[in-house]
Amino acid sequence: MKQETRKEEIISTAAKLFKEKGYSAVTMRDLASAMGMKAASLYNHINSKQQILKEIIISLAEDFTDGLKNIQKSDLTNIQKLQEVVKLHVRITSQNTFGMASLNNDWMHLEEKLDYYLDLRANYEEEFRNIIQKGIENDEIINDNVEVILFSILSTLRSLYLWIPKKEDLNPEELSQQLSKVLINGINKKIN
Amino acid sequence: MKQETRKEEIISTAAKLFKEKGYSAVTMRDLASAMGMKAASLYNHINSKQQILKEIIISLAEDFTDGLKNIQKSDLTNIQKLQEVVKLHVRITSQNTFGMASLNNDWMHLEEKLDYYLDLRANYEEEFRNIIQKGIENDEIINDNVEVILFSILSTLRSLYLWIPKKEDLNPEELSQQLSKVLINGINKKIN
DNA sequence: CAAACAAACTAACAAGTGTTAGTTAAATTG
DNA sequence: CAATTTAACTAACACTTGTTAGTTTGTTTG
Repeated sequence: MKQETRKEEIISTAAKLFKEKGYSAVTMRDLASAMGMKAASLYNHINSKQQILKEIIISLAEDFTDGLKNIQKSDLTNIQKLQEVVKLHVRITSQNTFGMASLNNDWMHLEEKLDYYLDLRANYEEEFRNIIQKGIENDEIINDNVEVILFSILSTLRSLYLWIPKKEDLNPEELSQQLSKVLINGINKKIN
Repeated sequence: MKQETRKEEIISTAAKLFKEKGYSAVTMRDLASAMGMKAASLYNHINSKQQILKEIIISLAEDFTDGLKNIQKSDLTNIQKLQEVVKLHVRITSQNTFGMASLNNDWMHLEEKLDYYLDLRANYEEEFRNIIQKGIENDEIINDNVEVILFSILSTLRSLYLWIPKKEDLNPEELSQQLSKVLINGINKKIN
């Protein structure tokens, strides 16, 4: 019953094009052509090119914020929280790999919503850092450099949009589990 | 004695702008303005906007290819080779974080050199995969999914350009070591 | 010093940009 | 069925784009 409106079609088509060439390199005529219409007709459904980008990015950013907030509310161990964060990224990214490309690469073109986005992002990183920090204090996580840990996990999760489309044989569940294993336990066979 | 030519100045200024806004969003007038000259004057030193991008990306891509080839020639263990790859990324990225942004985000605008770049890239990933594969066969690396291991390490290394500029207190040596530790040994305190 | 060069400039172009106005035709609704 | 709405269209706009041509000026070189 849930049917994509014309506006939603335009936005998801735009996301696909934005992933291929980046926001700035995609013209309204490119987008119209991909939709099988003329550029001017797009404006029956959307207000501006800018707005399309905003709708793609902000809703995704809020999904992450909400997801992490829920994980924080739980009483899982910090390692378990990290596993849930991995699942969160895999789930959101699997559902919208195109949009995630814009989130990662085109956020700087958000203009009016830029500050809001940057707030969400800074907040997300802070919450993430907090899980790691608590994990160290609680003797669950090795006392390595927190920033290095944060960076390496987050970089991997943020790159999922590039990789998930190429490995569709792995379902989200399986992928989350294997990713968690590699990220948390490492790959070294020797026990030092 | 080694002095930047005007052309090199233009290219490194361009790289800086490309990192901030992406290749497509940077105009020749933006670049000229950042150089303190008029757009037309740029053409006394460079042939086209395209060529600037090409020079930024291709030389970096070749640095990686050469670096990995040298590591492969050595008779290190596979874990040690991975550590050397980490060093390679940290070194090249530290020297040119701006250029690395273009390499990661603007390669699709390479046009004539696109195929060459994609070859280098595919080759690099294949060599990288090979180290992991051999490491597993040789009982140095846990027999997890090779693709998951490859992806998580490479994602982290490819994102270094975003992170190194923000943490200039860590010198390259130290950073490489800590990164290797986290990527290879994981972060889990419990020995399962 | 004359000649050559390097590196800036102004002016201009053809093509492409996002967007608006006004129109038309088909589908939906009272 | 008349009235409204939806969703496409053509034409055009003001502006920006990368780039070229031709010129000027200061510096280097034979």
